[in-house]
Parts: sequence; structure tokens; C-alpha cells
Amino acid sequence: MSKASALRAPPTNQLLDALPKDEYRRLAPSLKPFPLVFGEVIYEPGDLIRHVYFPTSGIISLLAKVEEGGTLEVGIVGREGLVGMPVFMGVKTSPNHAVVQGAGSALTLTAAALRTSTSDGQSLPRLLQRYAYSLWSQLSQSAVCNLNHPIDARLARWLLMTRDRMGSDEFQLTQEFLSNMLGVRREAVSKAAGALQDKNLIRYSRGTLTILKPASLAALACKCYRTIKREYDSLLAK
Amino acid sequence: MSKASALRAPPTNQLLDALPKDEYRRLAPSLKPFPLVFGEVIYEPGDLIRHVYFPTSGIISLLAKVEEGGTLEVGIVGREGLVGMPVFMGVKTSPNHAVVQGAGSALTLTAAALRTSTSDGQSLPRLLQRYAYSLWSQLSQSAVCNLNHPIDARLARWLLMTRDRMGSDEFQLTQEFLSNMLGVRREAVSKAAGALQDKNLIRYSRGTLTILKPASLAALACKCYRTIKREYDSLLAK
DNA sequence: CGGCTTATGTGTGCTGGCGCACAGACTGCC
DNA sequence: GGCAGTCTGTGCGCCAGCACACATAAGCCG
Repeated sequence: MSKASALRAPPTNQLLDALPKDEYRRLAPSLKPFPLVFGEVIYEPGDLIRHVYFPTSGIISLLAKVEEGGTLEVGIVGREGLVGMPVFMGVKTSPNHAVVQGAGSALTLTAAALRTSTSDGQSLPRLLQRYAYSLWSQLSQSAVCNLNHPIDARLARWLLMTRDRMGSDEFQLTQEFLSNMLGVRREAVSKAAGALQDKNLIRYSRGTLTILKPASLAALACKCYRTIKREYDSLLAK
Repeated sequence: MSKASALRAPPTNQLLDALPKDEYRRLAPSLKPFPLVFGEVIYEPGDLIRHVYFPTSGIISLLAKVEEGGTLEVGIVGREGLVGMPVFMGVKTSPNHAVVQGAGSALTLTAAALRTSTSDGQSLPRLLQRYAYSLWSQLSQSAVCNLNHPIDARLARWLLMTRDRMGSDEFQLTQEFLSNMLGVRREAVSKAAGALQDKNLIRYSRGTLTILKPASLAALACKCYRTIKREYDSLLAK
């Protein structure tokens, strides 16, 4: 369980942070600040990736399309990560939607700059490989979770994960939005969230949600939350 | 749709094949042939990865555990790929089960040899990055599929994917095994497979299954099959 | 204020997949 | 041949989540 003190984090990106000083200095001039405004679409599937984003605060969700209309979140990226991994993997276009799910800001790099920065034996490629691994783990665990666990538990997990990444107990989201994240109907979210509210674990109204009792929420969440968190923590500890 | 002629493929691994001649020659002495026998467990979760496997025929499945007993396939690896990606990503242990799902053979490399072969500006790291991307795509699409599509469609998709990688219309598997792949109950597999058999699309008995009409099967499979296949083909075309 | 839009709550079937409990059927082995 | 183990088929009750159809309610703005 992260201490409350860990929630309010300084506005840096942990990948960039982990670079050796000199390598970071070489990269720094190319990094441009960029505001993440809620709901903004960073990529659509098939889009050419022109910039990659290192969030320093806020969250970006990676969403897969579910035929007509629906979507399903396949990855969450916060301060620990990077949006635009395909560039690093030699692919120029995005396979997913990437949407700002929590307002904040990011540092951007052009795709070309990322490519040159990862072309030789620097630390960055190593870091990105490890990060790719952790995203992979997250997705793999989510796949299992989505298939097997009831909505309530998945909702609790999702709230905790965004809380960890947002560094805040309060964030903007509608039930409609949540239904896209979890890949379920909006009505189902209404029921599950209503139950949590009745238990005084969360409070929400018209697009703003507050987590009141994270610990109790964690008790309801499926083990996937712990599993994913452990994986991330161990990678960052490195 | 792959032509029938494409089904029987020469026993090489496409990743190794794609390497420049000189780089391959440097690697060749370290590659040891290894028989893939049906049902054999390559890794358990948490295992130290000592060798990585480049299948030249046969298939290895990557399975995630679903709490008690059950599993769910999160990746299929055949001639196009490599089992042991975590090594490349700087992680020494396997997060998943890896099980031989179709007999065949592979070339192995020690984890240490892979690490040294990917440490500098060679082609192999690039290749592996692209492969990581395609595995990622596969997993992401499967996650969507598992959550939204009925068992029949998923079964059809799975059979076709296996066929593509096995290079054969006939393979060993029990319903029990399939239920682990699809993450559903064995009885559900019985029903779905029975329906396919009634339509004369497949035939099976006591652990051996034959695909009779791949084209008709493709019509029943969800679009995920096409989507995943297209992604792979485009990556290999490079 | 009143009307519009957006967010949320609810109710009523329906159905796909689960859990459980067996019943054949085929294979292998002693 | 007979027994045991494995693989497969089936039936029944149950329930989570779906689809559809509204009903409030809360903010937004003229």
C-alpha cells in the first residue's frame, strides 16, 4: 500500500528520471512541455505517431476499439511511462486510441528524436525495453481480469490504479467514460459505483469522483491490482 | 487467406531468417536444436529463464494463470517468433507459463548469449522490438476478443491461428486443453466444438483434431483473426 | 425563470456462460 | 477379457451482464 505521502509526487517523469545525468542533458533540449487536457485524443488507431509523450502528471489511457462504438482500456500510462511505444518498436503508427484520462502535463519528443536517441548503446533503450515489459504485464493481467472478475472488483481495481497514477483521490470521470474503460455497459457501472458509494468508499456526482477509503476499496478489488502494482514497483526499484 | 502451399513451411525460424547473413553466422554456433514435445512445460511463472526458444516448427503457448486451476492463453508463438522475450527486456524470469502446444522443434540460445547478441547495434534487437510489438498487438486484440465474442467465434479463431502456425490441418488437443486456452469451461468447448463438427468444418476424437474447411471456419471466426493476421503479415513483410 | 443537455438511477426480460452431476465411449494395460 | 483412466456428451438450475426503455436530477445558459 502506498503511503499518502507518496500520492503527491513531484512533476517529473520516472523514465526520464532514471536516465544517467549526461544522457538526460543530451535529451533535454528536445523535450517540449505539453498540457494534457481532459478528454483530448492523443492518437487515433492508424495515426502516424509524430510525438511521444512522457507524462509528468495526469494519465493517458490506451484504448482498443470493440467493433461498433465500444472500447476497452488496454493500458494506463502515467508518470512511470511513455505514450508512443510503437515508435521505439520500429512501427510508425498507433494501434490504439490514446486519450487523456486525467488532466496534467507531459514532456514530448518528436518520433525522430526518440528514434535517434535509442539507436545506440544508451540507457534509454534498456529503460524502454523494461517499460515495454511492464506494460505487457499490465495488459496480460488485465486480460485475465476482464474475462474472469465481476464488474465491482474491476471497478475497484481501476479506481485504485488511476489514483496511484494521478497522485490524487479526486478525479473527473463519468459513468459513460468508465464503461468504455472497463468494456461494460454504462448501466452496469451505475450499479457497481452506486454500491461503492452506498458503502461510503467513494463519492461522485456529475463527472467528479472522490475516493474516500482507498484501503477498503483495495479489499474489494481483485488481486490483479496487487499483482500489477507489485510488478511495476519491482521494475522501478531495479 | 493463406494458400494451401503456404501451409507446409520449411523448418526455419523467421526471426533468425530475417537476420543479415553475417550476423546469423555469428549467432549460429550458439544455437542448439531442441525437440518440442507435446505438453512439455518450458517455463513456469517465476522461473529463471535459462534458454530462449526459436521454434522452427510446432507451437508454444504463453498462458496466464487464473487464480485456482484455470489458465488463459495470452500469446501463441510459432515459427514467426521467440519464447523468452523477458530476457530481451531485461527481466530474468518468466511471468507466464509457456507450454508446448504443438509438437515440433526449436533452436535454443542461452539467455546470456541472447543478451550479448542484443547489446550493441545489431539487427537482432530491432527485430525483437518489432516482434514484441506484434505479440503486444496479439495480446491486445485477444483481450478485446475474450471479453466480447462468444465462445464459438473464439474457438474458430483459435483453431485457425494454430493451423497457420502449425502448418498443418491436424493437431493434438483435448477439450480440456482448449478450455484452458480460451479460458472457459470444458463443457462449453464440448458444445462449441460439437457444433463445428456437426457442420463438418472440423473432425475430432480423443485428442486429435482435424480442420476440414478452413475457409468456412474463417467465416465463423470473429474479425479478430483477420486483424491479428494482418498485423503479423505486415510486420513480416517489413 | 425555463428549457436544454448531460449525468445518473431503475426496471424488465433475455441469454451466454457457469457449476455441478453424471453418462457414455474409447484406449491402454494387466 | 476386464478394469481403469481419459476423453467427450448432456442436462438442469443459476446468475451476471446485456439490450432496451425510461425516469430523475443536476448543471448550463439564454
